[in-house]
Amino acid sequence: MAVGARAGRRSDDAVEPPRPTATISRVAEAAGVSRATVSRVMNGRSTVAPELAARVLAAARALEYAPSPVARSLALGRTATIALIVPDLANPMFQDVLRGLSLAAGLDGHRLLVAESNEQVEDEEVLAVEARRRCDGIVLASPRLPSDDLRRLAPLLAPLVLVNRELPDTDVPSLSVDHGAGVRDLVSHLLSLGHRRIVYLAGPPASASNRDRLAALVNVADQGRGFELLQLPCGAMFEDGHAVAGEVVGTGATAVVAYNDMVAFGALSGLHELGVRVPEQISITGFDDIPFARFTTPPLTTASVPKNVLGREAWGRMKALLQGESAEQRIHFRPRLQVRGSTGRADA
Amino acid sequence: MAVGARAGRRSDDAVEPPRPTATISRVAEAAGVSRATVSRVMNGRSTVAPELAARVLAAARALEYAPSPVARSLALGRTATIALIVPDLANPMFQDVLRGLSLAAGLDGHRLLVAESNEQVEDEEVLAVEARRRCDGIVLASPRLPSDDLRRLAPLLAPLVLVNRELPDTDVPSLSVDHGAGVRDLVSHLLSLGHRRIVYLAGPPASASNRDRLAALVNVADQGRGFELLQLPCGAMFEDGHAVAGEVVGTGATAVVAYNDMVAFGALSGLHELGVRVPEQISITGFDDIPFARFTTPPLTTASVPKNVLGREAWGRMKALLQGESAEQRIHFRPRLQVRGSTGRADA
DNA sequence: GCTCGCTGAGAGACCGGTTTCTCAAATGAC
DNA sequence: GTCATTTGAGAAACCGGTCTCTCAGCGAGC
Repeated sequence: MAVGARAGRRSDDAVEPPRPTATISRVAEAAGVSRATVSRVMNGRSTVAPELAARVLAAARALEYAPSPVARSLALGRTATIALIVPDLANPMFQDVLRGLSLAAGLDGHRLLVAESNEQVEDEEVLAVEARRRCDGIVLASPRLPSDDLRRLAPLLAPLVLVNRELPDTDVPSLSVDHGAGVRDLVSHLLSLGHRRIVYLAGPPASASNRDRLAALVNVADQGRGFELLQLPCGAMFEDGHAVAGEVVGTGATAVVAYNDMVAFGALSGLHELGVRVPEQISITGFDDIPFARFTTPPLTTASVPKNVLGREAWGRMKALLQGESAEQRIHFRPRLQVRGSTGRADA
Repeated sequence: MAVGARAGRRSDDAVEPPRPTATISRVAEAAGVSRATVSRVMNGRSTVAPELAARVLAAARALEYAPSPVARSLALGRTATIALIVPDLANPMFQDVLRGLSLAAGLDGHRLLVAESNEQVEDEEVLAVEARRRCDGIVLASPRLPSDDLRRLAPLLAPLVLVNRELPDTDVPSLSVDHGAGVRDLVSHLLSLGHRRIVYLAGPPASASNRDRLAALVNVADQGRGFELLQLPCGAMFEDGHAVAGEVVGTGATAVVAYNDMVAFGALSGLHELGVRVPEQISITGFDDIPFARFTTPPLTTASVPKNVLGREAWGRMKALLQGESAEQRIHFRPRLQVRGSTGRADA
């Protein structure tokens, strides 16, 4: 009679032994050695007489023994797990970071715990602290927490790695994107196509990346490279870009630099509905290079942010920290200019 | 002088005590009670004299004590964590399942471990078994493992919940999509618009969902509802749909039922390049309703699969299993017909 | 006033590993 | 052949909790 919840086939010869998951004690007993010896054999620690080792391994195999990760975690003080906290799992940006991190950590035998803060600042802190206790380290992607809170939390969360956010005056490694360089590349591209009147569709005012991009734009414009920079308040979503299409036409600009790809998509769609042809009448650029940027009509010229590299490199830093090394701080990744069909000559 | 790796400000008054993370023993000592009592107070178990409880809580607060999740996991035999194994984190389908699951499990105080098998069948088994040992249960999304292997593994992985995959003759709960119903809705919609010549862009032959969709199509066609069903081998990616656009035009069909949204996007793009107008000349439908389906030009009519509901309900089943209850098996979710701009009257 | 029963809290076993400490046996040196 | 040194393996402490068992102390009942 099976003891477990689920009975197998109802035949008497197949009485599955309850098999209460093999423990190191059972293996030790079966092999006639001490638990310490089993542990040594399983971990290849110290030396064990070949004959004994063979007996232990045979017993382990027979009992289908595998050491309990939980017990090891407690004894060793490490879980071989790290946590990733993201504000919004639906954001393609974070999805790619998640992928890169998961892949890289997995190759080094580490598991990944994910938690979503749903853009709730207060949840972020609780989640991170809670997660840290069951993991060896924390990766915070675009944390919304104020810097002061983050600075206060940093020692508690260490080893800590930041993605898409910096924390000056600390030794917390951060991986972020050089928005300024990306914007400069986009503008240079547009200038080389002959555009002289460019409108920026601004992101959320509170967004640090929006400030970075705008500052870079203003900076380039001030360098006297002979073009006029306009600005329209917009947002971060498709709908924002869509809504502002009419105004874009009104500005008489020949090129649009959108805050991000989503806004660019919205603008593209809005302009299409207004009968404005892209790129013949107006050129459009995005930022991020989310997967779908390749698939719009026309495909989107954008600054390609190496998001999976961000995730991968975040693991690199984390790994260093876990090994007690210090990790380089403040790495910036320069986006790659990805020219596609949404930009063309100003005089086309 | 600070003992930890990172020294704080270099001032003598701020000698942070090493603070070796408070344990239950320290709290017990500080409060002058036994460890058992601290445990009772922290968990609200049994009754403790109010005066003692207050003393314990004060000591806990003073020491910033929080019980170690790892130690609790070992003692209690549960981790309050479940694992999600997906073949491909980049697939929007799995992203939404991840979100739904993460959110629902989080609300019940459970954490989520994610692992990606990268479509490698052999990795899938190893990952799942390994993950199961550090978690209380496993959710497998679209597992690629053959049913026999899955059946063999099921007792090992239990509690186990399947998403987008069924396992007949077992008591493993599964959440899946009623592809047939979705296809029937799409066809009914197209028929009501007057289409009488419909071409199906087939997915990968090995895909079970492709077989389901095709079978439903053939079934509807055989019911004599007065339309002609054509078929083109295609694939699952944007490029597949894009490549087949010319052939679509060649068939003379007035409507396209694509295997999924990605293929529909590809076809949309290909037809656009050929100067064929959608929906005026040809109507197109997708399947899945991935986030970007709303944002194409024109927006895509599709069968909206409630992917986050899949994730949410997967947690529902898992929760039941964790509580020792039995969970309903084989739940099917009927996609919702989402009519957008990519379909129109046949005679337009 | 004494016993019975209940309540509250401590002692200690346990979860399943790792690791230090200890000691017996084997090896090597002289 | 004897003693010092190395090697191999067991005993036991430990990681940080939970929980059963036990018992002291108290109020109720006769």
